[in-house]
Amino acid sequence: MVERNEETIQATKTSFEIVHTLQEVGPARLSEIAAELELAESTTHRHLQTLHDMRYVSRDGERYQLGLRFARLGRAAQTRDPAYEMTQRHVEALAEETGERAQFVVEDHGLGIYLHVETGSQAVRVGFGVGRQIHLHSSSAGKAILAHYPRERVDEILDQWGLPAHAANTITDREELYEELETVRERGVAFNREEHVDGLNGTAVPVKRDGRAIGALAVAGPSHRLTGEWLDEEIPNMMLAAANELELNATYASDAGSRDHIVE
Amino acid sequence: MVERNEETIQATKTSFEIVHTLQEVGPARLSEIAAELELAESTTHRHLQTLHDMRYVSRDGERYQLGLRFARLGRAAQTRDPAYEMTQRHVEALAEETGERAQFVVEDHGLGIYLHVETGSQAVRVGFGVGRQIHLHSSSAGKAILAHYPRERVDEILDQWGLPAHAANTITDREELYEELETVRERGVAFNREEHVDGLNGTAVPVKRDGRAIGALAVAGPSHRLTGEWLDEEIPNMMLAAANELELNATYASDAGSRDHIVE
DNA sequence: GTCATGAATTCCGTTATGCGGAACTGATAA
DNA sequence: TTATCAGTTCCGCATAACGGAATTCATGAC
Repeated sequence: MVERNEETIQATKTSFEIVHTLQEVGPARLSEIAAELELAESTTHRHLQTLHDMRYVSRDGERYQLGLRFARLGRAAQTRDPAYEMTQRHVEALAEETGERAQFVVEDHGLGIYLHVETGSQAVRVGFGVGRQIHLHSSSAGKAILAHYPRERVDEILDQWGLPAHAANTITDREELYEELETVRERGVAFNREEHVDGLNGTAVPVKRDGRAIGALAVAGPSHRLTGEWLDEEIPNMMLAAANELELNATYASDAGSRDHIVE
Repeated sequence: MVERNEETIQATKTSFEIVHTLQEVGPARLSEIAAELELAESTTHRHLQTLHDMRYVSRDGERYQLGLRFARLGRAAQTRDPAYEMTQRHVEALAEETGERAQFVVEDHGLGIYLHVETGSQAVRVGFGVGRQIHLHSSSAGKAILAHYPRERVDEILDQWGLPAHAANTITDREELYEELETVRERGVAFNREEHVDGLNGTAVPVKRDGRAIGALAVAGPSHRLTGEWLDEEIPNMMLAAANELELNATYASDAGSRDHIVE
């Protein structure tokens, strides 16, 4: 009689949906959030009060917004693997040497997440794009990662997210992608020729540990600038050197770091 | 009969406690988390499943860990006010000029949160300390902020967090702190002489907007190096110049930024 | 091969608890 | 004064979150 469908907790989902709404729209009033999510105001109030009590949400008069406690959580996620931290200086160096945007991307839940982003020019604001999520099939970093995953895992990911077209050249056919990944595996380098955004090219190499890709280093820029030998050879060589150095530090030494009076 | 005590949601609290546990201990098994929080394994399982479904938790075989979705949330929190972003280059410049650790700290829920941290020497790993939470009464940045808050708000914060001693010189007396804040307000500069950690000095200036402190710029370092004119005059002058420049940009222009194919 | 162990997952009855509607409060303005 | 609007509190109900028990699954000992 009673449908025992999903084994998940509704209240938790609702709370995170509220958090997500705050992430999307910025400071908002209770009534706006309730309307947005089609919840009763009393319910919304209870969730916001709970989140506020735990310091995951702040309020300024009538407006609620994300609590800065998420900054800590975000850092913890970003450094959950010591190897993630070691890539930062390589990303900086790549941005410096190429003058283009350099990135370090890892896979989580079948999506690519930008963990480090640096731009060659100083004009662009720092840290912009960190945490951003992209599909793996349409980016050089994503293809570099997928190329070194077992086929079953690749299929799982494609089943989950599909192969939506983002630009004219996006690979939207599964077989075609398999072939592309084969090529990437052979060359050790992935390219993105206007597959993600029209007018934007990119190239990436995997960073491996124990034979498994833990992420990818990538460089992206306007297709008129990223072309020829520069795109095909020179940039990949810089990235390969960086990836190689990272992989040699096989131990990826981790240190706990000192902690003084931290409030939890 | 039925006690209607706290108007908060238990399930949400439990879910966030699990997230917090993962932040603290890193990758963990279900049974470890259940034991740590004294929850039934079936309950823990349901929460983890829910969090995993929403991509806020990842699992690698038998171990659960924070999902990288928190990286995005953390960035969103860190940039919830456009003014927060504009301080980064000043923090970098201060670290460069002083050769010491420079920080930008804001208040949330009565605590100080480090939003930007840069060190003069390149040896130290980047971003370390971002998101960290400290008591306001025992740091130069905290005192710079409190000095420009109305008395009632200061009392609220002290009621909530007390004045715990962290080092030999920590101010633990309310009246004494009031006087100190008065001095800070007059001078426009706050000092921390081994009040937070023995052997560590610091100095800070508030960054104000519409007369209200939105945060503080701070420089900290070993007490033997941070002393005399250097600590009392020169560093504060650099910080004041930076704060002044920030405050002149009263508009704090915000731009939405382009978004390409972002997966939510 | 069987049996023991330990962890994760599923099942299930109970009842606490999360829910929305309604009532109430408080601020602002007409 | 009354009207309006947002936020908060109250309250009864039915659901869904809970923990204990049973089951599955993997691993290792003998």
